[in-house]
Amino acid sequence: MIQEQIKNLIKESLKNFKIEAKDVSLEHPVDLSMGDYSTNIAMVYGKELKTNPKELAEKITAELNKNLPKEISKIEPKNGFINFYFSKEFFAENIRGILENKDFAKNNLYLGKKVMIEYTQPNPFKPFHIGHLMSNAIGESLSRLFEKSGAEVIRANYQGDIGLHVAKAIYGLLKFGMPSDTKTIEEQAEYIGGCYSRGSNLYETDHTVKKQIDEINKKIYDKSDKKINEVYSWGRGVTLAAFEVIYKVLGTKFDKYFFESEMIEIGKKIVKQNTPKIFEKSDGAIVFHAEKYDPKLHTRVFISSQGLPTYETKEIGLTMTKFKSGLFSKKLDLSVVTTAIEQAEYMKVVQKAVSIMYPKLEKRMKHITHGMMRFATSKMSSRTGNIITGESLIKNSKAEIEQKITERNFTNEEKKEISEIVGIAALKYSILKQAVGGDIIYDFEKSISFDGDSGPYLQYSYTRAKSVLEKAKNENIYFPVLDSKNPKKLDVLLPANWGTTEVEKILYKFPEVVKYSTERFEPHHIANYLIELARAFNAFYGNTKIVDKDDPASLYKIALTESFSIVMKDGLWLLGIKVPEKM
RNA sequence: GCCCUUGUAGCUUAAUGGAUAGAGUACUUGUCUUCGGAACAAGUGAUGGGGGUUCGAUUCCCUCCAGGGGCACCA
Repeated sequence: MIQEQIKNLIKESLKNFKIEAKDVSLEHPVDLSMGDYSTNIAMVYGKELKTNPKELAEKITAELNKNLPKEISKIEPKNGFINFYFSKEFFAENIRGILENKDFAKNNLYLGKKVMIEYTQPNPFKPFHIGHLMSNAIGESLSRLFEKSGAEVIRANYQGDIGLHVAKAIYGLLKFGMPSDTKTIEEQAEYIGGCYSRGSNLYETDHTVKKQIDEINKKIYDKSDKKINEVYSWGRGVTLAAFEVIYKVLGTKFDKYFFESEMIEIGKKIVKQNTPKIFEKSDGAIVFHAEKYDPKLHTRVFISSQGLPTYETKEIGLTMTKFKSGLFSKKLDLSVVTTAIEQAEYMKVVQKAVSIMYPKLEKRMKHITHGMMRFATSKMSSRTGNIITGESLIKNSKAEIEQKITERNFTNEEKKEISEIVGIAALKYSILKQAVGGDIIYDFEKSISFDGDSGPYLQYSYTRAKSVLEKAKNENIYFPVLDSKNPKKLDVLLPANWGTTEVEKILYKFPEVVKYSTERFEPHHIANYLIELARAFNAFYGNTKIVDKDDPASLYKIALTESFSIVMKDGLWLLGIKVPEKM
């Protein structure tokens, strides 16, 4: 890699000043005019050498200049920094690399590792809301980042098919009646969600109802009531089927589904085996005093005084199932779980318990929390029915796009496809462009954006590039590397007086950004990168004519355009966003 | 009360301890005989308050203020 090469150069030159640097910092200046890489080495060692950093920077630069590799055209000291400028040949070489190896962003960060990403996690009998959309967008993007880094990825989904929420929904169904079977799966699921929130309200306000629901809850666990069993399996089936419809639209396909109901026995077994060594009896319940191991944690109940396992116990069951059950031929190297922020503290306690029982697993569990979707004025809660369902948001987003392309000359089939691809892009991008963890304020008007910093903007840039390439092909000046029969070396084509564009300066960074994003579990760096890239391309597009038979530089510009389209498509893929060929 | 977490332009937000804090939106003003205006170019505007560490702090530490989450049988 070129970074290592530059770092070594710097280390070598430092030896002239009797400095043995273990590691030197090398970063991209924010402003492209300050070079492609810069180092702060003069400021770091200025004090040690009792020299003014600016003077030292000049001296080091003089040393470096004695032996300049061909990739670097210029080295310049400025404000104590030393800036490195790549030569246009370096960029041309990079463009060729992209065209020849379309998967040039892949890395081997997790080569040969087995990684499970658990995400989305909606609960049967409850609506699929925007929070699940968030989790899905983040989890899918992480899955793809890990795939890009050589991991074998297992997409998993843990769904709560048992517990009080189910009892509330079933109470509602029994009380208010079953939906007509002439309705679609989605409509039936929506109805069930409504029953849940009505049942939930009554649970809070009506003592008699509360008793009835608690009774139903017990019967769900012990499967003693035939009618309830029927409603249960029907409702579970309907809501799960409705979720599948959404997953398909979102472009997610899970490899493994886990259900809470399956985690009860194994969880209980493990908790009991470790009582009283780790878990302790207290007021009839079995609890874990996490604060004994870490003062920042707190006590949580794992098995209630009624003998019922809580969510904590089921989570232990799930973790053990993942790591120890022999479910997979190769053991899991890493388990990533995404949930909303509310689960952060409780998950720390569960992971602490697991780490004590199985110390080796401690570093193999990673919990990522996303913020909550909230309204500007109040909290979103499926308990009160105060939510936006994922489905309605998708529908609205698609409808907006359809409106927008209504005058275009597309067939109905094309319109449908484009509005889906672009609508989903708008949603996913608005989630993924910001750092994972923060809340998202839901504003109906602004939640989906089509211009500026948006998914459709990226897609639009891509289709523009494709359209240019189409034209180049029609005019028979298509870039020869793409005709595999006659691959010419690109540096031959580099125009004599070529002024390097921003597009080139951004393109070569893509693999670094992908790696960085993966290391930190943060897809938003990809989103930011793509916006920067698209902006540079659109500016380039705006002030130069790319396809021009009379311009000797045209071939190189076309190559540049093709590279852009490859990287944009690949980057959007990492975000879980498809590209339309036209829009 | 204790623990965790977050405060950046009017709004939504970015910034591996680095250079003039970067975008979008909104507002103001420009660009089209060129390959697709969901575009391009320019302008106005921000680090909650106060200390500290550092050559250098949005970033690390302390404190205050303001949100959010969690703290025993919900998930």
